[in-house]
Amino acid sequence: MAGAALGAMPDRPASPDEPAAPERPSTPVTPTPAHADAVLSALADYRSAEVEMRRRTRDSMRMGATDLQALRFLLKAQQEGRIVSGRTLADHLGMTSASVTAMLDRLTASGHVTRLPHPSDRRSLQVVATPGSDEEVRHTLGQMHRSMLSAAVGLSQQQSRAITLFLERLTAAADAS
Amino acid sequence: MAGAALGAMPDRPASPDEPAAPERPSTPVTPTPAHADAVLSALADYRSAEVEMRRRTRDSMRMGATDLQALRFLLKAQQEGRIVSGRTLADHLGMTSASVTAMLDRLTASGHVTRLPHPSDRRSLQVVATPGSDEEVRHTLGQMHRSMLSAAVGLSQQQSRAITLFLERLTAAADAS
DNA sequence: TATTGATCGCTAGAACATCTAGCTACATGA
DNA sequence: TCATGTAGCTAGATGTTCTAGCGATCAATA
Repeated sequence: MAGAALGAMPDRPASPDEPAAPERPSTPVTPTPAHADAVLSALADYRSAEVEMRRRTRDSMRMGATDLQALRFLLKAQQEGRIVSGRTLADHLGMTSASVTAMLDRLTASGHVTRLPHPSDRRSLQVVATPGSDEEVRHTLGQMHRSMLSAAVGLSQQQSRAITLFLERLTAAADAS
Repeated sequence: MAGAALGAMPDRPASPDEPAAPERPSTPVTPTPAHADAVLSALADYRSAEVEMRRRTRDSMRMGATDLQALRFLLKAQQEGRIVSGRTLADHLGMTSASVTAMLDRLTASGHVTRLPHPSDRRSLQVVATPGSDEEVRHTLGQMHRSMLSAAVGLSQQQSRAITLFLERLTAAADAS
């Protein structure tokens, strides 16, 4: 758990048998404070745990990453009383309408969603998740959500402020790239 | 800040795609403390920003998600003087050896990677990233890494302890699912 | 040493998800 | 009313991954 948590940090302990590769001058190696290293390591660990979890969920539900993402988006939208059309999904997932058509065919065949006529636009669909898929997602992900929530609830005001701020700075870093 | 970040997915601020359907409180929502909600929201925002960033990087480098992930893994391993074989990649990425072969074909064709004979096992390959790809990844991701690092360095001991602990609890939540 | 079983990367062929291009039906504003 | 734009569908192409099976090599053992 030591060392750069981020894959491409500006230091390089010259691999054993490398024939005089162009030396990397770049920045003089600033030693990363241990606490910063710990935080970034923990972040990397969390990310990979989450990726793994997602993979397990996909496997257990026998569906692809996009399909699951669509289903979760749909369920959340339904909870909030929003209507989701095919276009909404296409925009949210960054896919073309053709791909959404294919995806809805899959999800319909597997019994996770239903296509209804859109209440106000006859060109559109209203995509709804079946009760079964709601239950299925809730079952596979509910416990994790509760754990995450309880981790967050246990924080003091100060702590949550620090964490929120830190995450916002990370978000800004990602956005700026 | 809009309701629970419980979707736990990259999610968008809900385009007002529709003239809001009738209010329906569906589940009797246990009132989440505002500070917990803020933290989870910030986390969701960070995740979606990171996903977006990754997508942009893939687009700008004209490669798929897996290929980029492999390249990053490879560069990091090289920095640490580790030797990476095809099998290492297959295990790390959760792919079959056949897929790795295809991927290495792509990465070789695009000039990002070279296949060398493995120093100690003649069945194996030693996969090495070319200097050019090292430079390319460093260029596209370096600024973000520096920003993230500076955000982490700016934390107090107390803050980083709180954040690390929180992330570890999230990791445990994901692992337990 | 010779044998046996496991492991490595490769090929071939199929499955799958996504894309582009073009279509029809419908909506909207001049 | 009519022109233009939008939603979702189909058809065909592309790209990535998979399964199955192969030869070469390694490691352990009789």
